[in-house]
Amino acid sequence: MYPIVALAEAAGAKVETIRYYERIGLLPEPGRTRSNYRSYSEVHLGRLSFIRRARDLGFTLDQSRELPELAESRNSDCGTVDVIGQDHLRDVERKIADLKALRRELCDLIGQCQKGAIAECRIIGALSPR
Amino acid sequence: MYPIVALAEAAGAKVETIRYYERIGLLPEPGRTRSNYRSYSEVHLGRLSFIRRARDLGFTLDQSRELPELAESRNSDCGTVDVIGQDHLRDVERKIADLKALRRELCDLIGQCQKGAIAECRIIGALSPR
DNA sequence: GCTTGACCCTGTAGGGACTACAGGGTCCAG
DNA sequence: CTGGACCCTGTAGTCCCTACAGGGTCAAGC
Repeated sequence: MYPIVALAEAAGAKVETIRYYERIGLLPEPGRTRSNYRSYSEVHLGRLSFIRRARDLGFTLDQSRELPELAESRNSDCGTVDVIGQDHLRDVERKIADLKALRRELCDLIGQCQKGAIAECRIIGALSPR
Repeated sequence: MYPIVALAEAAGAKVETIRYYERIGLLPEPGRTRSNYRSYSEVHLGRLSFIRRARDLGFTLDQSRELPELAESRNSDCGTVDVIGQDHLRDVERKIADLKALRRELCDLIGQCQKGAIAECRIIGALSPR
């Protein structure tokens, strides 16, 4: 049972963000103590961490909501889950490829810097039009 | 020389976003035709594509501005470039790791789905607190 | 038992990054 | 020479937080 600050720290979010997510129905309402303080469980921690990291990876809140629901939706038919899953998978693959290109340029830059010369800018090239 | 719609298509951005970036000084002002229409070069395309993709990867506009400047800044000393670069590198590594975990869960989900059974939800676990 | 400081609450307003009009000029194919 | 596709400059709205203001709760120490 986490109080709100503990949850915030554990999930890497701000207290205000947690309350905001609750307001828009993204996080289930937590239990309350006698004095009306929010009290969170491991389930809340898992969900909040997921959302924060998905957001950090450039997914929208709607996508962050959709991703876990995708696996939870035993009722929806497999074909739908499959199609949406493939979609997200392509998205993820693209992001990984872009990040790897960026990582390569950053490594080069740092490497050349340590040898005393500043690299010419090829960072823009790393994320160029497909 | 691209008109604004062509640039938007090539870079995967909306026309309004391009004008917004110009307004806040993120994109250099393009040339104009006699009739006052914006006219863009390859340089604009490179820069805009970079920003759009960096944004899609969860970087802020400030970071998207900083990344290329990092490599361009021959005047700033190597130590600074090195430190900032290492910082961004760690950030990028973390994102790659998170995305790989997410990819793994999506693959499993799709795989199990194709075998006819919906997987239990481990997607949230993929981006759990560190 | 009372204060003080860290924590919590519910608002509401502000900021970053777009996005969507409204109201109007340009340009060219038919 | 007109209809439709394109462009312009605003300004207002949306999404996703973030930062107060104004006030209650609680445990530790005097």
